[in-house]
Amino acid sequence: MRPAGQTALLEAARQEFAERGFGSASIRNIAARAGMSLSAMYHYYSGKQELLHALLDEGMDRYTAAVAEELGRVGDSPSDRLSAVVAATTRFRGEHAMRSNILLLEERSLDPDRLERYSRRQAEATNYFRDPIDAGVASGDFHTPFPDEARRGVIAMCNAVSQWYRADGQLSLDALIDRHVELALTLVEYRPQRNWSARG
Amino acid sequence: MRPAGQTALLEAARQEFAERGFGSASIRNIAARAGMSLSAMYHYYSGKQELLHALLDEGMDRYTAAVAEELGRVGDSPSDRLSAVVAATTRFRGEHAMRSNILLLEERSLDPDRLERYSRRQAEATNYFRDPIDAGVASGDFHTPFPDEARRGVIAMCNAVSQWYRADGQLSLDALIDRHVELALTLVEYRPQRNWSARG
Amino acid sequence: MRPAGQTALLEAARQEFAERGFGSASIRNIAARAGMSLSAMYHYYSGKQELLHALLDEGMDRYTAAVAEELGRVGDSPSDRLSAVVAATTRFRGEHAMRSNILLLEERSLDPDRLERYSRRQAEATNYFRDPIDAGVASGDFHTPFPDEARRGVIAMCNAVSQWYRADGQLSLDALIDRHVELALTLVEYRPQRNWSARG
Amino acid sequence: MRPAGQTALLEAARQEFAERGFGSASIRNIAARAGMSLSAMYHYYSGKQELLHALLDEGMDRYTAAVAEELGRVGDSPSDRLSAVVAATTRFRGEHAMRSNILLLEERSLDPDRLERYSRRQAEATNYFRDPIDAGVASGDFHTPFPDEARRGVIAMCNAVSQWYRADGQLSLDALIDRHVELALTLVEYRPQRNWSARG
DNA sequence: CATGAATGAGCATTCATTCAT
DNA sequence: TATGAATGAATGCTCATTCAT
Repeated sequence: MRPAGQTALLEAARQEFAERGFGSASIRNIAARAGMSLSAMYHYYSGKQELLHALLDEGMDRYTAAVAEELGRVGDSPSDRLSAVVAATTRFRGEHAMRSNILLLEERSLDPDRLERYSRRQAEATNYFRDPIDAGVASGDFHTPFPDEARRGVIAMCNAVSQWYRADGQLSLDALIDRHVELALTLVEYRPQRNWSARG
Repeated sequence: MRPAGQTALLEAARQEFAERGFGSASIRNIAARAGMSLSAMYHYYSGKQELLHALLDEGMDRYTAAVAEELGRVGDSPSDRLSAVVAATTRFRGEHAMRSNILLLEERSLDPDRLERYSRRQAEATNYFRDPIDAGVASGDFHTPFPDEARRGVIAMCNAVSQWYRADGQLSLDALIDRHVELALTLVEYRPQRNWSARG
Repeated sequence: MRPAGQTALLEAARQEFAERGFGSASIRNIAARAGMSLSAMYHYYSGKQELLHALLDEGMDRYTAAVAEELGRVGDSPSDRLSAVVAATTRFRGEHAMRSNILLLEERSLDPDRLERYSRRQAEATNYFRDPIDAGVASGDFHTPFPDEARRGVIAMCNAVSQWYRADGQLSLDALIDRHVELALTLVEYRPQRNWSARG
Repeated sequence: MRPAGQTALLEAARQEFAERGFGSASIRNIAARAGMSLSAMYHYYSGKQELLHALLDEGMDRYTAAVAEELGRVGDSPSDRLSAVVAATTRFRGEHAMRSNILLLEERSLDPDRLERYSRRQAEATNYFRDPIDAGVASGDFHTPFPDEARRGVIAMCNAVSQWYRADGQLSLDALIDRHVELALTLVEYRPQRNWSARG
């Protein structure tokens, strides 16, 4: 378990970074929001950069956990796996908009060392999409002639959610997820192979 | 024609904002990059915000001009128009990555007044995509059941280009544009209607 | 005649100095208020200090003229002359509050050279009060044992008008003048000498 | 007790404001005079305005304390009370010329919020003069037909001390105080009532 | 663990003024 | 006369960070 102070600090930093961007954020405000002294903050994190890095790490932890959980629920078919990843990503972007925006926008504010560490994790996350798409193309389930660009397109579509989706709008998140799954499958040109055995 | 000083200033600000983000950018650096004194900068622009606003405006000017030009080259059919918009947008994001990143990422750094002015322009730009897609759905050329989400998906795919595309990579921008056009048409489920009469 | 530009400039400077004080006043605002360019302003006055000095001089011109005029209307008796000076000063402070406040408060903002020139004029103005009071004491009309302090008291009473008097208040300026004259005569302990000849 | 840093800061600010006026004063100079860094200054006071406000408050504290003490020494009669207030005020203006000048001249430099708070205190201070004068008029001890203007005159006379009095001049402060008391009583036309019964 | 004091560099901005035209 | 461009210093203030306690 993380100490309560740390949690409050991360939440405060998340808000501050999300609202103003890393560069304009002030660690004084963050400490104040978290209800602690500036020095107390330095006790937990060694500086602004460390705070950002912790935030990105924590966000990435949660995201990968969410995707892994969803993947655990479905079978091995490329379409199922792609659907699960799209669903999990869309849901995460919608439910954790602040977290997601920081993940997506503030990466560039990391100093070189931390950026390197973080970029590796991010590259791995890309594989959540790459693996099923490449597998689907290989298996003949997906007929897109441009798997790389399709992958980027699907990812971009999902990621954008955290910038425009509002929970109080007309479209429920569940409905949006369904549509994103369908659109993703459309984009990769999923056409299930007809055969005698199983699954239609 | 804009005075030379202003142009240099905008270019310098573009670099600085793109590299560090608005919040972390220093107007001292900007002035230095533009080869002028801090006070000279204030002679042209009334402050950091004004510089950002000018940059966003100028970027939007160029983008809309690029789209308009491309649209001028094609016919009225929804598929042609959507293709033109996708092509123009993809090209712009690829050729003007810095400009685009600022347009896409730094909007939030505008103060409320300037944001309002700018948001109106941005909303209009969305119509470049909305109009042909809605028209295509109405005419029966596009069969997507989710035109709104498809539109967001296409836009996101195009916009993402400025974040990942490198001119020195393996894929030429022209090739990418072709693929994006195909992917966009796939996403909206474009299926040309067959009929006896000629189609323009 | 002063050129129109100069007049507008002085009026603008008067407002600016009166509202914010010399130190906080900005010559940019002054030029803007006067509807002229910064450079045009420098054409008339060589700087902020010069502007202040011109303002003090102009104010002093008007004040001495007002006192002289009032003195011209009355006889030679100390009480008449003191009354005239008190009346003229009170009126001037009430009618030209901005002018007066600058005269009274911004003297210290003058640089040493200009201060010396101005202080001489101010010392002379003090004599408007000193002369009749000393004369009245000498003649036996005024019985105050403390002519110097009484003089300072009368001057302070008159000067204060520009800080508290509001034309739209309950007391008319004419009424206030009458009262100030009476109070001044009370303070110097004016008791007209009874004698066989003339004036009661 | 105030920390030593704060005291030094107030003293430095007092000098700087008194010499140059609030607008021309530089917080850098103030910090330097107080022998501390600019940031240390901000640790104690949140800005230039706060410094001014603290100064005005502190000055007002001391003034009211001085008047209260003097009032505690005398009886209830209007003449005694007015004399005490005049004496205390004259002494304060003479002994604390810098403090007084700031109190009297820099009020206008306060921002609206702080001005409101301060103005309330200042209005109360006026009552030190108003109360005995009105009481004296009511009781028949003072015969002035213009108690309001007389009050303003007395206050102005006392306040002016901080602008002209020099401790190294010919007149001792104690002598000046005696004269001011006499002049004030003269101005309100104090004539003690003769009666058979004793008066407390 | 936690704090308040302190630092020095840096921030965006405004200043009064000068100068070439 | 009159102007817009340009300057360099100074403004009030905030920054992330350190340190003694």
